Amino acid sequence: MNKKLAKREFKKYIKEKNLKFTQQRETILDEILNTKGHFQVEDIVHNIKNKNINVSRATVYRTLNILKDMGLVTEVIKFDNKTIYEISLKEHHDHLICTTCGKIIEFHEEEIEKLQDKICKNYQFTPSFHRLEIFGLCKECSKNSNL
Amino acid sequence: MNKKLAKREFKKYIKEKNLKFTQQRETILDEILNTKGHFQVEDIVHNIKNKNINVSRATVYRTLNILKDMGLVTEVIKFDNKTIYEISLKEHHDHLICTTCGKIIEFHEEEIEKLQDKICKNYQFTPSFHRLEIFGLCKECSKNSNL
DNA sequence: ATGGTTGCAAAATGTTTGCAATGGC
DNA sequence: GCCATTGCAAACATTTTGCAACCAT
Repeated sequence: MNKKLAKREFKKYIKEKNLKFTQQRETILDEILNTKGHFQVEDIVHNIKNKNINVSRATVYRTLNILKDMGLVTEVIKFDNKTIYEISLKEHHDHLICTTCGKIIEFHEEEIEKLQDKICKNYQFTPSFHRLEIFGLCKECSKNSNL
Repeated sequence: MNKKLAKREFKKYIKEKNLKFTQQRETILDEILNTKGHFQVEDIVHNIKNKNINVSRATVYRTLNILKDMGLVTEVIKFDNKTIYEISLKEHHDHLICTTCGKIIEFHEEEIEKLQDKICKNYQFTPSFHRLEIFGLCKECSKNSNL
């Protein structure tokens, strides 16, 4: 999925739910689409500060809830009492998180996905989304901790 | 690992780190050991209310941090802005979480664990712990949502 | 006796909400 | 014009922290 399509999907969803396509919502979505990779609420709030339109933190949260509901944004990491989001433009993947430097490495392992499906079937569980976080030390921090 | 051993390990860790084995810490550990399955901070605080010893919420948090550091307690689920903990008495496992009724189903899939190790090796990443959460609808809630 | 620990209240975070004013459609 | 949306501040929830009194060793 690309940015244009994402925006179209958003407008479609907005219309379906009888919501409104406001300047604030557009600004927030644009900002998220321009953010490469992972982001936090503060990033969005901060980056919009320089724009000619004002968007409050509350509106960012409210818009994120819409984006989560429609599945365009996912809470991919919960770490350090923070939520890290990601826009679903790429194929699904999971994360390695370095607890020392905070680096995030993405990986995709089809075999793990398949096994998860198998497990859900076993339990007659209907999955909507999942999150696999592996915490530890990245290559560099691993080296440094051995010194 | 059983309860007795867990307690012994805790005392050992406490001694190693030059900390103190206080009544509060013992009470909290006992409470956690008696809690079957998952628990939240409020559960512990609430359950200790009836005891003859008083333990403040702050002390529960501080003790949980020690238990997390030594690996005896893990933050297994982050959902709904809440943290759900678990004591590591059983073998490692992951969770299916029903977003409607809150039911938690545990599962263990050795194959997934192996694949994770493989991935970490690939990235020269040193894992310390991981968390795999699959959110969705349990069997019962799945049925009800089809009505 | 010493130095870690506790409880308390306050503070720090992160997130949600009530309400009056505003603005899409 | 209707009704959703916004900004603001307040509320809320969770977790951390400063400090004086306390207690395990």
